Amino acid sequence: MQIKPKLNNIIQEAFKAINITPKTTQVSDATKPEFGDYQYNGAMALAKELKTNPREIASKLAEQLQKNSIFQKVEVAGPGFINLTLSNEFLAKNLPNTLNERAGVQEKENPIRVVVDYSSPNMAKQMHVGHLRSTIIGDTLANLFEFLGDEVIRQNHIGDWGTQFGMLIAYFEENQKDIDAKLSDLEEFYKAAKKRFDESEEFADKSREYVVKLQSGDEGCLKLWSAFIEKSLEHCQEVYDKLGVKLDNSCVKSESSYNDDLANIIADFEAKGIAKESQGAKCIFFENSKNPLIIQKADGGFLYATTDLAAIKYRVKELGAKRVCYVVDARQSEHFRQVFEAARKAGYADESILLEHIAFGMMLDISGRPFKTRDGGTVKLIDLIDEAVKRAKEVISRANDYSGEELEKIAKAVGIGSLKYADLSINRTSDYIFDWNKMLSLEGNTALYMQYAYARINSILKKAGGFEESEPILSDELEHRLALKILSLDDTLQKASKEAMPHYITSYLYELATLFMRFYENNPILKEGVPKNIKTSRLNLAKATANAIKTGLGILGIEVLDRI
RNA sequence: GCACUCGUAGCUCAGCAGGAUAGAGCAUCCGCCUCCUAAGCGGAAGGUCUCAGGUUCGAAUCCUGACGGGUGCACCA
Repeated sequence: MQIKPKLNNIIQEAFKAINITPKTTQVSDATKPEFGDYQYNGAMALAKELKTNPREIASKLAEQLQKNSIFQKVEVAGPGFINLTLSNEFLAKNLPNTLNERAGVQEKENPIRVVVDYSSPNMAKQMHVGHLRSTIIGDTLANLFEFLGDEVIRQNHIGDWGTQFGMLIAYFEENQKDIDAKLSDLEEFYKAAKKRFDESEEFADKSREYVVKLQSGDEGCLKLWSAFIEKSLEHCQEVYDKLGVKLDNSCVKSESSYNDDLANIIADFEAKGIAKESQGAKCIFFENSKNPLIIQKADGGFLYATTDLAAIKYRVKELGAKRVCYVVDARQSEHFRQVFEAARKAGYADESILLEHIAFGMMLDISGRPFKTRDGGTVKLIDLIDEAVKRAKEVISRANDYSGEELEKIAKAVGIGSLKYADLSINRTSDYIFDWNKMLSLEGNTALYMQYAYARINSILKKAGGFEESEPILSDELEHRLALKILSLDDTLQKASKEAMPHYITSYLYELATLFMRFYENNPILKEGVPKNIKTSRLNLAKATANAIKTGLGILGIEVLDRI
């Protein structure tokens, strides 16, 4: 359930009762536990506007709020803060609702269609660390939107139409062999082709010729090209499967698929008077930026921007998307600002359509430089994933003895989970420093902490052997706070969805798990001497916590384990 | 040069539609397993929120400027 909107309504009603119409009635989380659960700070600003005493307004408002049984305590503090504490009855009454598959999270009444564009690998090369953030953040957002009820279309905008394909075809022609053998290591093949391209002018010319041939539909070229793509997609799929990312061939919507519409786009922009010719190229100029967006080169070739415009048109008009999220690194901010503005000008997306660049920072090594291999090359994503699992295996076997099969399973969940969590727990807009030790440390705010909390709860529930689902008895502050936290999952997910910020979810989960651990230390569940009703109550709290953790981690694409 | 973005504890990061004594984790120090998983819990210490102005009853948060880092800047994607 969503608590904050409910509180906002209650405050609005209370204002009505005292004949004041405030601009906003947003409650916020209490800054400290002593202040209660939530606080409303609007009285100060309001007093200024109405030229009265803030404490007076706050007192009057508090008086009204007190009448509502949702609150255990309403307190006016300092210059006019209103501190709100929810009643245990309210929390207890709602807690059983979280014992279902959705952990008590409401499904949207008015779902919209959302396109999430993420991962977007280049088909000529293997995926590298640069693709990690887009893939993970995008998948999480898609999961999140979907969970909240939106109709999500995951799109993998693969780069399959660039000039690099001419190079690959040319190189293949030179070294004609069995295509499978040649492409078994695509990276090597690409490097070899690139080397030839840089060394030989003749080869470079030939490559360019092949691009033209390819793009004009030469059958032989197309056949080779699709073989490259197919092979390349197999590599990508291997990565997605290992990561547990929900992308597959049905999500692929390639650059080349927009090819037939590109000429129309140019014509349309020209007809609408939005595009102008400048130095031979077709450009769109903007008032607040000196750089134009080039949509057609002087030689007639189309560009990235052209494809992006066609993609917007397709996503809005054909797919009916109301929100389109581009999970692409922050360096392309200006590009997307321009593309979005151009799309608006052309009427491809009206103001009601949300076009969002979900920008993220770079992945850096411990010394703050771009993440590279020891010899300075790019780190292949598949290697990074395997390394994470390998290291997780070492770390967990140090702490415990596992059978071979169990070790594999746990290492995979912990390794992949940690890799994802390390990324998702940081505000996506900033660059982040990737540190193996920090990521796989067994302490603190890591995936393992949540997985551990979940496994512990699971162990208790298993030992208890079943219990009656009922309203818990919230007997102390810890239980009160735990119950409140469990019930705030919905508010957290709403906020994370609205702002497309996965790290709100990780913060929530960490707070939840921490509260549980404290509860667990202080409030015995199965130990001797615990009265039956208390035991049942605590089992309910434990189960609800496990549910919230599982749901939250599920959205992040992180597996839970029954036992660690 | 222009634009965007960032600067918070020794390190890595939260907090930023203004609100009370600025929060975590790691690292450091001190405690807690005859007791539901110690991969845990409790505690200590650690900050003039880069600097200087401004707006405000109130600024880490908003505005201006400086300094410092990163990124992007016409026919790559």
